Amino acid sequence: MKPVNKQVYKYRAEILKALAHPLRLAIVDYLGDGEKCVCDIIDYLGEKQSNVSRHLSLLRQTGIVDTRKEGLNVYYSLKFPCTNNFFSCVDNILQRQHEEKKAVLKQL
Amino acid sequence: MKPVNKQVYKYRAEILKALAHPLRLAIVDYLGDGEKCVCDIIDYLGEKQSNVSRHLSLLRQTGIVDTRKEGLNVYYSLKFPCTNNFFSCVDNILQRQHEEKKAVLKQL
DNA sequence: ATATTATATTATAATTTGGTAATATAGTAA
DNA sequence: TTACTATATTACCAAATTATAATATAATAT
Repeated sequence: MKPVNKQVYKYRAEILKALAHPLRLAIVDYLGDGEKCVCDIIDYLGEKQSNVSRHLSLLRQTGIVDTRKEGLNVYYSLKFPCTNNFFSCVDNILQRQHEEKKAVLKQL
Repeated sequence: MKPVNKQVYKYRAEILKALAHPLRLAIVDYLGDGEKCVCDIIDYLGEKQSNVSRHLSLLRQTGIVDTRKEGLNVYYSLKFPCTNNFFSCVDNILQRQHEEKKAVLKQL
């Protein structure tokens, strides 16, 4: 494997790692609805403020979301361009997983 | 957030976590070329056998790859349906990241 | 100025993940 | 049978990730 490729995989892995957490996926999905302030996101997730804030900052660092400050509030929005395609791909794997499990059970 | 959604995000996160590693991304990319035996993959990656084997088994467990045994060799192949769309989405974010960094530097 | 509110950051402890060496398994060959 | 080869699994330690509590910051209001 070429060193250049190695580097590309490393970069891609960073993006995927940033998405690979239930709360962060929930945030991304929630923001699909449009810009939200942190307080909304905290309410929606029902998680501790510091926890949500840390996940948000990771998403921002990675360039998946954008922020805008207005008074005391900070508004987060998606910069992630292709949520639908992306997740339908993931869900496709999930469906297969499920079908395989069903097939195994059928054999009993 | 509904508990059902929570579960979906957890499942999705598991798939993404399985992909979110440089070596595993390299494997997925390499398999895009067609079925390969473990020995080929080890050579390609230049990593320890046990390490490669562990990454492969994770990919299999998650349903991202499939295996077929032939004599002493085990052949791995992609079950992942939409590599191109998927990664172009990730690369899109990487490009934006890069452009933003460039823009920041320009301001000096 | 002080108080209040929304959000971010830091420190910490628990858990998970990653790499390696050693060992196990399973197929083939002699 | 024994030996050999390809791959998988296990046990171990180091490093990264996570959630929480505590603290800090920054904008507004009094």
